Amino acid sequence: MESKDLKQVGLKATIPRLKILKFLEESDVRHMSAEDVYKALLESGEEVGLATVYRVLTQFESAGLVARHHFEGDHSIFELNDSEHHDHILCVKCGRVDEFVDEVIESRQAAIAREKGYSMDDHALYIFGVCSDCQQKK
Amino acid sequence: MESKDLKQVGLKATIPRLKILKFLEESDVRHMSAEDVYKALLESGEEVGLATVYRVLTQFESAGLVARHHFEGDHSIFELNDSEHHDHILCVKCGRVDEFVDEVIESRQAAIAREKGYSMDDHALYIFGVCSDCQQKK
DNA sequence: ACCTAAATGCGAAAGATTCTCATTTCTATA
DNA sequence: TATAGAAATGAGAATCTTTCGCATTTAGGT
Ligand SMILES: [Mn+2]
Ligand SMILES: [Mn+2]
Ligand SMILES: [Zn+2]
Ligand SMILES: [Zn+2]
Repeated sequence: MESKDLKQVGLKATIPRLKILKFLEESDVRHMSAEDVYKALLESGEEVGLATVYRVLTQFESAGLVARHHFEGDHSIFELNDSEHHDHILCVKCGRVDEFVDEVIESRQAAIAREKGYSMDDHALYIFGVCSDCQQKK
Repeated sequence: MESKDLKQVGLKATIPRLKILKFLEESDVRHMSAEDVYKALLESGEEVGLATVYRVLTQFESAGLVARHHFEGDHSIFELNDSEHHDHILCVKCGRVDEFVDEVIESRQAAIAREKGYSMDDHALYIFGVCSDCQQKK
């Protein structure tokens, strides 16, 4: 909810960065590819180079402003880091994405890392299925 | 452990397919990219086109002979489907991969899908961390 | 206002995967 | 066992996403 300032995270407040951040904050779609961001900006008349979109999103990720996901394996999906950590459940028919947090899973993951002798950095959990809407349509 | 026959899964028993399957069965490395498989076959004197490796691995996946993973987001990793379902914990330093099964997590995932109104097809869970070996080295 | 490092935009390049299509190989059937 | 036809292969072109190189522009401290 609290929009962090670019300078706070050590990034110069350039026009492209401000446009991209503003777009992420105001978009009602939470999960977007770099291409999605690029096209959306173009359509709203904001000109930002595609390479810059990629660069800036990566910088935002490093700065903790956005999270990167690999929902399908091919391209990266970004989302503004404005809420708690959460995992995702995705509809394989329509692409819908829902978010969830499960403390049981979180703690089991930590336990597994411990059991295996790993220090845990991060994790990715994706559940794939068919959402209720798509189940009815078929 | 039981090596299924190609014809059993509806695939013609061609030389390239037999070579790839045999390689997967005999390799001591369990998780490999298409490129890995291609190069390993080349080195052992078996000539199989790269495009064929990609095609065959995808066919094997459809047939249930192999599983495909997206460990890092970019390229696909394949493994022979000879054991129970399991998830993975990966070392971000050395690339080591360990496998685990956790019934608690499995059932929580099913519960979450139910709660969200999804019919669950599949899931992917990757834990990233630093393995015990790499922790000591640093 | 000026200077310099940092950032941008463009197109080229990269890496992974798929596609095209001429040629080869299975396999069912005669 | 010979043969026809469908299916599969191999080689390279094409595609897709992402990164790179570099000339030009910009932010921000002096
Ligand atoms: Mn999310
Ligand atoms: Mn495995
Ligand atoms: Zn759906
Ligand atoms: Zn390690």
